[in-house]
Amino acid sequence: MDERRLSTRPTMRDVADRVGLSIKSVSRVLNGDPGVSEAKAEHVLTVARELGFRRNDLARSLRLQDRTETIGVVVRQASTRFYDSLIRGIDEVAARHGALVLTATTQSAEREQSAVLALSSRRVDGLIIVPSGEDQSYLRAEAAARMPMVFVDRPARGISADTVVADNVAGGYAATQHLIARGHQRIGVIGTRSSASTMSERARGYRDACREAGLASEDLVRWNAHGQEGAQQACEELLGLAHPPTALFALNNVCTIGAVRALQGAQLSRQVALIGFDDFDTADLLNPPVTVITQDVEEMGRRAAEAIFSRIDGRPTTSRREKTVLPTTLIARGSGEIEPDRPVARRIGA
Amino acid sequence: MDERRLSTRPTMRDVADRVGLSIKSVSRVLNGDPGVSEAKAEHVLTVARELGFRRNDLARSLRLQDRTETIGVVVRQASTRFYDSLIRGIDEVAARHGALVLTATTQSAEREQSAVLALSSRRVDGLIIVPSGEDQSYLRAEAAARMPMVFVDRPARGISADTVVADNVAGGYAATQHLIARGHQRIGVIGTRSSASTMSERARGYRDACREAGLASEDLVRWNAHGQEGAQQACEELLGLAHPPTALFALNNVCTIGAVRALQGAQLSRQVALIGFDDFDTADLLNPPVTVITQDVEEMGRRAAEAIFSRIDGRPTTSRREKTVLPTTLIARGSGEIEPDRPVARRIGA
DNA sequence: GTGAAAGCGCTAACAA
DNA sequence: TTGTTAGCGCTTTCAC
Repeated sequence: MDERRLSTRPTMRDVADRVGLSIKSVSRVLNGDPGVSEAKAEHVLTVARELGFRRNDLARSLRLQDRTETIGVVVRQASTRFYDSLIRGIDEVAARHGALVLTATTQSAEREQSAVLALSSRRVDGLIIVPSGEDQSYLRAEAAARMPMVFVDRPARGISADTVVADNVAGGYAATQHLIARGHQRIGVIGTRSSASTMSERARGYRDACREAGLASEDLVRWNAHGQEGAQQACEELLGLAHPPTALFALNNVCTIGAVRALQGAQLSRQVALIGFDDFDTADLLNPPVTVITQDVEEMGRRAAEAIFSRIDGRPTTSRREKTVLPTTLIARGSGEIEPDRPVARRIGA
Repeated sequence: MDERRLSTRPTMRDVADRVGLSIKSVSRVLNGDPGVSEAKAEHVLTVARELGFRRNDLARSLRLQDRTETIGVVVRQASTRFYDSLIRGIDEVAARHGALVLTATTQSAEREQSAVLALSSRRVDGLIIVPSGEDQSYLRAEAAARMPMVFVDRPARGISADTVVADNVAGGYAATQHLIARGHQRIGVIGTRSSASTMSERARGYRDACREAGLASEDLVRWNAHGQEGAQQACEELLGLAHPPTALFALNNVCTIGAVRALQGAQLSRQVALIGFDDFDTADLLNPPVTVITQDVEEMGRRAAEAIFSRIDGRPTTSRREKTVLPTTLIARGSGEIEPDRPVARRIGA
C-alpha cells in the first residue's frame, strides 16, 4: 500500500529499509539461502509481499554473468501446426530444467536475423532456431562465444551447429513409393521454395523413387506454389495438362490443403490420388480422407531442447555437432490409396 | 578471431581497449550518438564486428530503468488458430514501435502465473495476457507499479485492466437465431468450461435467442466437452437422445471439429445442422462445409498491442480501463443452413 | 547470523 | 571531441 513513486518498482533496498536489515539479508531470504533467523526471514517475506516486490532478473542475470534461465526460440509464422507442436515439446523439457521459453516469431525471413540477435543481446542461455532465411552466418559471433544453439527442421547455413530434422528424403520416397505401388506412373508434385532444404529433400525422395521405378518425374514438379491459393493454382495447372498426373504429392500441409481445394473444385472424370507431407487437424474428415506423411514435431522440439540443455549444463560447445534425424510415418487414410483411372462416384441428391 | 576466454562475450570495455578509446566513446558509436569523429567511429565499428560484440541489453535496460523495448505475451496453448492470428496482429503493431514480442506459452492454467511473473521479473515494458486461470489477483503488484497490461479474449478477474474481447453474446445469439430462422426448435450446445467467460457468454447468447423464440434450451447444453474426443462424445450423447436436437452449436473450434466427427460417424436418417464458433482452416472443405461465427483474432491482437503501447508511450496507467469489444461475423457455408428433418442424401459408389 | 564493499556491463551527467 | 564518475539492482566475497 501507499505506492507513491510513480511506476517505480520496489527493490531489495526498499524491503531492507522497511524491515531494518541489510540488503544482503533480504537477498538471502528471497533466494532461500540459509543464514537468516526464522523470525527475520518471515518478516522479510511479509514486507516483500506487502510492497509487491519482484526481484529484478535483469540485475540478477547481469551479476550472475549471463545465466538468465531462459532459452530463446525463433520461428517464422507460417505452418501453424508445426509451430504449436514444436513449442509444446520444447516447453515440456524446459519446464523440467526450470527454464523459461521465450518465443519470438517473425513474419518474414528477413526479420529472422533481428529477432535472433535481439534474443542474443538479451542473453538467453540458448537458442532454438527454425531457420527461414538463406544464411545464418550472422551468428558467427554467438558461435565463437560458444552460445548453445540448435537448428530445427532445416540445418543452418554458413555456420555449424546442432541440428534436429525429419528424414525428409525418406518421407518423400515413402510417399512416392506408396503411389507407385498402387499403379501410378504420373505423379505431380507441388512445393513452395526449392531452395528450402526440407522441400528439396522431399522432392529428392520423390525423384529417387521415380528413378527406381523407371518413371520420368521432372516435368510434373511445380515450385513456387505459395500459400493455399498458389498451391491450388499449381494443382489446377497440373490437372489441366494434356496428359495430367493421376496422383499428387504436396510437399507441406499448406500445399496439401490447396491441393484438396483444387481437387474438389475440378470437374474430373477420374479420381486423383493425393498424399501430403505433414499431418493436419481435419485430414481424416475430408472426402476422401487425406493420406499423409507425418513427422513427430513435438519430439523434434523435445530433442532440440534436450540438446540445448545438455550444452548449457556442461557438454562442451566445442564438441562435435550432432545431427538428429527423426523418422517419418505414412498414415493411409484413403486419398493416397486411390488407384489410377478410378471413375468418380456419382452422387444423388445434394 | 583469437577467442581465448571461454564462453565470455566481448564487452564495450574490450572494444574500447582494442581501439584505444574510452568505453563511453564506444557506447556513443554503437548507439549512433553524435560526438565521435568519423574515423574513430569507423574504427570502433570495425573492431566491434571483428570481436563479435553484441551489446548486453540486460545491462542497458538495467541502467535505463526498466525500458527493455520488449513486450511479453502469455497464452495457453490450446486453440491453435487463435494463438497464431493473435501473435500476428501483435507483431505487426510491435514492429512499428520497434519492440520485441516475447511469447511464453503455458500448457496448463496453473502455469499461467509463473510465466507471467517470470516475464514481469524480466521487466518487459508491458504484458498481453490471454488468461486461462481463474484469478489474476497475483498481478496486484504489477498493477500498483503501473505496468501496462491488457487482457485478451477474456477479462481478468481480481484486478482491473484494459481488455479486448469479441462480442461473444452477440455471436452466440446470431448463431442460434440463424438456426431458429431455418426452423430448428431443438438446438444442442457443446462447450468446454462453463466457468470461462467466453463460453458462458456464447451460451448466454444462445439462451437469449431461445427465450425470445419461446424455445426451451437448458436440457440440450453439454458442458465439459474437453478436446475433440470429449466434444465428439457429448455430441453423440445428444444425438442419441430419445428426442434429439436437429441442430448443434459448438462453442469453439475444437468442439466444432469434434461435432463434425460425431456427425460423420453417426448413422443418421436426418441431417443435423451445425454452426461452430471460431473459424478454422478447412471449414469450407468439409462435407457439408461448416458455417461458423468468426472473430477477427488478428485485429484483437492489433488492438491489444495498440493499447499497450499507448500506455507505454504516455497514456497514464491510472486513467480509466478500456474495454474493447469486437464484432463477430457469421459465415454461411452450408452446415448451418440445413433445415430440420432433411433426409440424408444417399450415395452410390464409394 | 549479519553486513560492507565491490562489481556485473552499460549510459546519463558532467568535466575537460 | 573525448573521458571520468556514478549508479541501475543484484549477488559474491569476506569480514565481523
